[in-house]
Amino acid sequence: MESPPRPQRPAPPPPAPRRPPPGPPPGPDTGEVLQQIMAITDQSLEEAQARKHALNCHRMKPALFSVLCEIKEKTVLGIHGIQEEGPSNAQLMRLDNMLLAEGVSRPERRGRGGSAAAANTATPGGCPNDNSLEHSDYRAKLSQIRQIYHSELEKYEQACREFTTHVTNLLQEQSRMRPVSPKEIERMVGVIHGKFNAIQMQLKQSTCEAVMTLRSRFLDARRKRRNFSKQATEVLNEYFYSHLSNPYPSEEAKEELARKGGITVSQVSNWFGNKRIRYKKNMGKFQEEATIYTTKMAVDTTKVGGLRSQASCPSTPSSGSSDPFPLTSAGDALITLQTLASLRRTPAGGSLRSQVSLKPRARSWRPRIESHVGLPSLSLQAKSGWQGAAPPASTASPAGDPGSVHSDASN
DNA sequence: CCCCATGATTACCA
DNA sequence: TGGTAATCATGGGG
Repeated sequence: MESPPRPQRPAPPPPAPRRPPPGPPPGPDTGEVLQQIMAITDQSLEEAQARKHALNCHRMKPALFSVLCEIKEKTVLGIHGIQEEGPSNAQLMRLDNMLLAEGVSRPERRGRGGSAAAANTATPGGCPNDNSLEHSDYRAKLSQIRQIYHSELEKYEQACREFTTHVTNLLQEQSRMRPVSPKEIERMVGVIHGKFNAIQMQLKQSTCEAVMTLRSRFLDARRKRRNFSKQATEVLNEYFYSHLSNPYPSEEAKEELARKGGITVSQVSNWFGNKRIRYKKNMGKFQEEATIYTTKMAVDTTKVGGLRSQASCPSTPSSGSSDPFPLTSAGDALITLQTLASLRRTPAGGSLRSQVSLKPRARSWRPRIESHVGLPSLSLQAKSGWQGAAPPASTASPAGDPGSVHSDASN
């Protein structure tokens, strides 16, 4: 808008170089002024600039200007107080906080903290690949959102800057013709920023919504139950049945199980929680499984020659605090098998009960037999101690020859 | 499509 | 805080 300085007085001076004669009514003829105004549009840029300059140099200008200033002083009092941006501040803060929390506000951090990601997100299924796939998908989408957000934000900021500069220049230019206080410019800039902030807020809001949608979709996906991998189930079951007397893995043991199974510690905890309760509720159902695993453990241990197995049984530290009476896997397997066998011989299992009850437990791990199993004697026994955990004898023999199993174990 | 197995969640407890 | 018990909700086999 600003054109280069013009040569002095190229155009005729403005009207009213002379004081109007006292005769005519005060003030110039309105029609004439209007016509002049209308004529402005017909003027070339040079003419307009020249006129402006002429006005600026007019001898009455300072006086007029001061009058305008005076009027402005009075009127401006009524204007200020128009302050925007009241309740939206809290909302803006909320949005900012959320964007920060979601990592959208941050520039872009490559290389996630693997440990944190693994520990905090209870991952679905036993397949780690699955997990990382979903995770990377999520991160990719989040990154996309972040990019869009930042580019839009940058655009808005750029536009805001340009517009502010433009308006400031305009006002400064105008300040030569009419009183424009710096405060007023400041206020105008504030208004502009306010408007752009409103736009930014919308951007933030929609970004938040996008993140929330993505997040919920991702979480929903995580909520979907996936069966653990065979490996995971194997590892967990091996531990469970080899520690039947006290199936409460220590924190360390849980970690190791989680590592071996490719699942998280919380999943291990969930699994043991479910397993204990379900085993306790309906041992008959798990009889076969128990036999399989105990046999496996017994055989494994026999092969290793009584040493604590390395791979098949996560090393429950003997010094572990939450497992004060750790048994070797052989021990537990043996007990389970003996229990199985003796229960077949003597359903009351009195001697065994006393034997096993010597082992204190953190909690009363007393599996009971559901009524539908239909073995009153056993359920009575189950109430008194852990021996009841042995599968009911009447539920037919498990796969394989029980006798050989027993002999295997007892050897 | 039904049903069962199973991982996850929740409320409650000691 | 970790465990139990109940429950939800999905996966997957028939």
